[in-house]
Amino acid sequence: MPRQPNHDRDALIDRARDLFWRQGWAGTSMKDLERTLDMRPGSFYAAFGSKEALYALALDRYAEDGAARLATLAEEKGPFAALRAYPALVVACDTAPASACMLAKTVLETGAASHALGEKASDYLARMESRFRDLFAAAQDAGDVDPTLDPARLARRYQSDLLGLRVSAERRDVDAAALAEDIALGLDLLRPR
Amino acid sequence: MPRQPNHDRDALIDRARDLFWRQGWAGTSMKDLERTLDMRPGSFYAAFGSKEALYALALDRYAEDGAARLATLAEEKGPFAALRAYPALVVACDTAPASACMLAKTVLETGAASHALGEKASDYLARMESRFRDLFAAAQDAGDVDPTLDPARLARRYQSDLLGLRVSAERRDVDAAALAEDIALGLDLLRPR
DNA sequence: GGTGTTGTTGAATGATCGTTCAAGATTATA
DNA sequence: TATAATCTTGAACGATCATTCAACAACACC
Repeated sequence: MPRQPNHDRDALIDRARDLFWRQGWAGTSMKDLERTLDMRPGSFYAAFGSKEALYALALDRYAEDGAARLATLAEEKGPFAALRAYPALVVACDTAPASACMLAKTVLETGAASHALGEKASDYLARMESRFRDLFAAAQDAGDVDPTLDPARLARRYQSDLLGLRVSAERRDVDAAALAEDIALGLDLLRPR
Repeated sequence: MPRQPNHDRDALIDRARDLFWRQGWAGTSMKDLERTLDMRPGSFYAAFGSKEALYALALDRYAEDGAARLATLAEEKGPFAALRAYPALVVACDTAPASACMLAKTVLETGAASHALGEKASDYLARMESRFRDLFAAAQDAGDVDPTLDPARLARRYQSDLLGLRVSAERRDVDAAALAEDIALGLDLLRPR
């Protein structure tokens, strides 16, 4: 008997993710959200509960998409080639709201320990790192990476390199594509001898 | 004939830098500043003009200190050893307001192109990178780094690695010291063969 | 000790913050 | 077509935002 919502919840979360990704947590006001989502306060709070709850949904969406993109890449090219291609892929997309990782931006802005959103983002970063670890282990099994190296350690370094790349890409006067290539070239040094 | 201020301007800027560094631009309110600096609005605006002007001063202070620390390290240990020691040094200081670089946090929060503070921070990052380039060049002259490599390219990668390290250090469950060591070990691969 | 200059105070400004809620609009079922 | 359930609207809330300013306090010089 009810009236049905005249908006697509999935599309709204996508748009909110892009807005939060670009402007950050404190930098995004309810006015901004109302304009971007074309929603009035009442509908917004009925649909999402609060600004923070929607940010949490946006983080979920962001992390899901990132994990899916990595998984697809690994399926298409195999573990080592995926790790090698991922940095360039992440930086190449110029339609993205920002070059920097939304998880990293969230951790930096809210703090990984003090704020619930920061904790969530930090957890997602850890989850991504363990995906990288799995890929490095698989690359070792495939004979593409020196089997004496520690996959967890490689993943930690790789994750850090990616975060640095994506911060650098936000700067002016930095050739992010060249930097991504340098990171990929660094991976070749891990090949068994 | 005038009355003299009852505060130490240098100390105030230091405290403001620490507060902004920890809480960011939008995350720091005038109430926060009044409490931390023990100043009432009138004194604050007479002394600094605006919140943004003080943030700019804090950025200057932060960049000066960073450059001075690097210069001291280079003087004490020589260029290559300084580059090798710097990552661990940056992460080791647990009295700092945050592990992440204040310049990077500013760029991520305000945008390197859209906001005056972001532009300033981006410029300071570029200036640090050119210091790194000079150190790599000096390390080549000293025979510590393969002379066929491009110092600017090495500096770009090194700067990115540092930014990644310092973002990672903000996360929970990341051994920043071990990561810093891995970065230092990576520099050894640049030695001439 | 008065005078002039500057620093400090704290209330007040208008704007914007995130959020609430009563009233009206819409639609599937009875 | 009446009813019930849900969604949407938009005004209003108290809190906080960065900033201003008139009144007061303090100190160097005549």
